[in-house]
Amino acid sequence: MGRSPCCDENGLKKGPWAAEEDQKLTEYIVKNGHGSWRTLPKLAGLNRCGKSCRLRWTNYLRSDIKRGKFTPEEEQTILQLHSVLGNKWSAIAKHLPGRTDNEIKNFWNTHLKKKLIQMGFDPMTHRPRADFFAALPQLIALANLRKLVEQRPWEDNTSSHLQLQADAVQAAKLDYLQCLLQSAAAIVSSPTSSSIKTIPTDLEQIGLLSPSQMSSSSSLSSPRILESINGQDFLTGQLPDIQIPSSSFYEQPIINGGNQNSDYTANNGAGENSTHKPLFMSENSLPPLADFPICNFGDACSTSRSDADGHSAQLPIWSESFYDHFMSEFA
DNA sequence: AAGAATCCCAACCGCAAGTTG
DNA sequence: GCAACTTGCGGTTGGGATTCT
Repeated sequence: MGRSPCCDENGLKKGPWAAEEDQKLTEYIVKNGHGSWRTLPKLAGLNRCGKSCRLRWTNYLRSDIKRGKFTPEEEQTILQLHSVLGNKWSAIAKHLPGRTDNEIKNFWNTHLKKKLIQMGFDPMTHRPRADFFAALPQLIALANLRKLVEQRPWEDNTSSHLQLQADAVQAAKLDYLQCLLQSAAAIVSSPTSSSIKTIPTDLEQIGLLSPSQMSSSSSLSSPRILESINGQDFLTGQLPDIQIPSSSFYEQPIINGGNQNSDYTANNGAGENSTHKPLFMSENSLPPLADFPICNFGDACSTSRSDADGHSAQLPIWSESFYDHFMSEFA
């Protein structure tokens, strides 16, 4: 199977397409279809190689191409499919009508990949990166230090220093807890993995859970842990609804992203806004996810979508504001 | 205002699978 | 079965646009 000689021929134009070339190509294909790409340029009167024509047509000129920013729904679909398919851009593109594989690939490389990395997830495996957690004590210390510096403690009295310091530590802990919640999501499909076992230990280490609380099992009852993370109105000493690693993990309530601009209202049990969004798609509502991805961040609100088989799935969300908060705290 | 840095994406490159004679 | 050719795909890059200093 030899390689295509393609654009090596002398005299063929390369680089950006002129409007006139676009017009020629479009007119020809609309009239005749593309037929053989190799012969098309001559027939269409273009001084380009067939490959270049094909790319121009499939990635830009086709009438069914949807341009503009990716919607939150599309973003979620890409994340979810990427966790299953990897860098199979053309396969992913088939699930996003009007989007080309090239466009999706670019979007992944310029946006989604970076987001995952910044959040401490491996963009290829969609799992938490070990180095992120290893660095956690330092990150907490940094967050703490930053708050202290901002408050210029040397001009303040001692008791408020201590209060600020405690607040800063608590804020960092809660950020970390958020991260752990997401981590739990990422590893749910392998509940026996070592990483899931580390979560209680981690919580314990940062003092969010006492050993006795941890030992009270997989059900960490708590009404309002993450209420209003952005503001300072979070409760201390209360715990989120985490039930790990139970078999019902697929249907856990988690941060309610129903209000795009809202604070991070965790499931509060009796609260009036305590809509329980499934943390994960039900087991049979998904394309065959081999490994559950981190597929929810960005400025989306909670949405339903249908997968390729028409199954509807509720997707959990991280709001943009949560993401910003998370990152700024650990920056 | 200007230069530097960064972002973004259209287009190219080259490999490999599929097709044809 | 084999070689030549075609097409599809994923990785990479160049340079214009935008943001930062």
